[in-house]
Amino acid sequence: MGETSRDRQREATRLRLYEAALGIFRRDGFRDARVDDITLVAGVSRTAFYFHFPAKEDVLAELIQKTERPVAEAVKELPADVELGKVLDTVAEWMTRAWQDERGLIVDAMSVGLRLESQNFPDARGDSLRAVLGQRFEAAARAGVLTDQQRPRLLADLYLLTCMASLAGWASESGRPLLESLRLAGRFFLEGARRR
Amino acid sequence: MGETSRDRQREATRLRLYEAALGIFRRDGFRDARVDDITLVAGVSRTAFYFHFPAKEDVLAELIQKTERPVAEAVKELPADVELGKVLDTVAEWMTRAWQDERGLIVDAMSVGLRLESQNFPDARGDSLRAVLGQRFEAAARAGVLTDQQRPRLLADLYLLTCMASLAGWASESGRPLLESLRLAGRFFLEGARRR
DNA sequence: ATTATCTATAGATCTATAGATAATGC
DNA sequence: ATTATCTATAGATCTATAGATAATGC
Repeated sequence: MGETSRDRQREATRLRLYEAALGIFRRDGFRDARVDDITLVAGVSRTAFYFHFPAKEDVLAELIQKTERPVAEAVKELPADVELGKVLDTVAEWMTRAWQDERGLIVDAMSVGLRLESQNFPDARGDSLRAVLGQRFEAAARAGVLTDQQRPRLLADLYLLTCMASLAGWASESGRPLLESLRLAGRFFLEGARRR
Repeated sequence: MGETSRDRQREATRLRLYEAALGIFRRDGFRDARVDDITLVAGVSRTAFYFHFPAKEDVLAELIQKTERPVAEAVKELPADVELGKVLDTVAEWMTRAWQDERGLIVDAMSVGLRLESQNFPDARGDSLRAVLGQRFEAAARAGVLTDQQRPRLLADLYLLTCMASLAGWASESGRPLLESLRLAGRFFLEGARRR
């Protein structure tokens, strides 16, 4: 096949729209952002936006996907026998890098993610964060460090949702640094909130 | 003051709009629901809807508020010295009653809740679920059953976010009964996922 | 010649606001 | 007389679709 000039053109336009959209979202907030402003910045007609993205939300969906990739990569590069706590810390660290400077978009992104991810639930691609984490949780279960009362894949999903909730909480309540919030969520997920 | 006829009229119209909106949401899905269809059912003009609700989302916000009330009531009626695990089970039980039959609306409701609740974060009213739970977590901390590494109010918030995430997960992936999913989330929140 | 990418346009839907009506409080 | 509730209307914004242009593959 090879990449044709048409392919390059399309991807270039799509990228301009994507970045213009994030810029307008940051400036006006997701809800109040106007597609007209986005296409003005990107230098294309209004309807070109809808050719590339069915709706504004899909820009956020792509942001989520793009932020997940490096997190998944970092987890994949960990040794196969690393402790699960280390895996969760790695997730916390890389999620922090991804979202640290996008505070204004987090709540909307998670809100969109909740809806769109739930539609994609059946078909988690093999290299998605969800899939990669699922494997780590299964390995941990085989090693006997996880409770055997629940399927490890379910636990992985529950953990991911916890991370999303933690991100949203951080974005709205500012308290502690994001890295700390996400580590905390991971630690409580493994160890529980009860004193022992 | 007393309730005037005008008050009754307003509340009656608002309630008709609220219920009509939920009906249309259930039929068409939140996203595709048209305000015109709502006002047609409610028998008022299109703009009357916007007089009562700034936007479609605010109907879901009211749904969340209404579903929270009985949960908060149930928790308030528990004995003051009841174990925290029992509190979380009570939350699971009453949240299940509230959402069991609204499966199609849960993801959108949680998605909206994430955004709107985060704006209301500072001013949690005294009888809100968040406030009631916060008190129970503080009591548990005083009794020494919670880790002292985090402020109990923060733990309560984390738990509530976990419940929202669990609800959204259940709505999209059907696996087990809702009650079981919510109990599970509470148990893992307290005890952790690590085998011991 | 066919297809992918993008534009122009028309119609649908939402949002802001000026105004009508009837209840309220003085 | 004033105010709260609701309606009518105009303008803004979105969405669906028909069509233009230029790249592609035969």
